[in-house]
Amino acid sequence: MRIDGQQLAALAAVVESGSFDAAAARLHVTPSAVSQRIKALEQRVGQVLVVREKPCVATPAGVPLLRLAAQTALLESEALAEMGGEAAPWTRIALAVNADSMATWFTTVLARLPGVLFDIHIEDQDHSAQLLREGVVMGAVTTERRSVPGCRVHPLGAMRYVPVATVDYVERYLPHGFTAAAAAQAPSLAWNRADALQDSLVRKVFRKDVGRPVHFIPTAEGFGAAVRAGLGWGMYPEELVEPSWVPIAPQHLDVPLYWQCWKLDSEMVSTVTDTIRSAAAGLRARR
DNA sequence: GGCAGGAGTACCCACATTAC
DNA sequence: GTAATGTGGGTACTCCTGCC
Repeated sequence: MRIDGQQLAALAAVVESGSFDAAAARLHVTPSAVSQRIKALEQRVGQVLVVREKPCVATPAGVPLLRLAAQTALLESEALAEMGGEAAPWTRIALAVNADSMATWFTTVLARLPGVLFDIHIEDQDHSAQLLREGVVMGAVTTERRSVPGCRVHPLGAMRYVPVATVDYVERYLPHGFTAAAAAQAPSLAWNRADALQDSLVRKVFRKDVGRPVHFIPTAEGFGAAVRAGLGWGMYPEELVEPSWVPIAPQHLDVPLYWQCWKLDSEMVSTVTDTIRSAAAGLRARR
């Protein structure tokens, strides 16, 4: 079965822009033409590919075609560049990165890829996998080692997290040390309800779960500000710990990171992969 | 064959009207 | 005063027809 490139582009435009009208404007055709391309593609594959709602979203059958559309667009631009044809002076690449990597080692990646316009998505691992499946991003720095279909996985090393708080916080809540009784009363921080780093540290220290009050702070800046304000203790990337903070326990956690990217014979994918692996060389070796 | 343009249809939303 | 219902306008998509 052959898939028409223009029909693929129409599918991608509809899902990315959220409506047939916006997709038509983007592709410089009428909404009627977009509707006909989508319908023809759906008839060709025998499945509904777009849920007609606000905004339009891809059906599960449409997801692999979206990824194919993104990969086709990348290969097309590389081929044009190789021919010395109408290649754009800038190449836009979309990546998903977890927030702590973005705040630390990943910044060097941005400086090592000239001629690239970045579209960075700060996402948790679940959403990163979804963006990869849909072809929204060409690669993701994630804590998930299981590969997304159609993607390769490269281990990058591990980020070390340490449990920290301010001196005032420790004097107020942990004057006799980080005991189980004190931990049950001392407020801690977490990004959100899925953030298990603090729970993991507690289990590592006490060999059991300890219920405790938790503040949910869902941004990197807010999390740091909350530690700084003495709101609670939290697991923080070792290299971002401020001099005035103190560890509340000697234990730490090493979180392995992985680079997942399209399994594609593309110079851009290879270049980005090499750059990211090089930038991640400073991470701790996985044990 | 593919596209544009017009007509038809469905849906949503805001507002007005009516009943209780 | 409040809830239910009706109405009109706007938006979005599909289908049909004619043109290139």
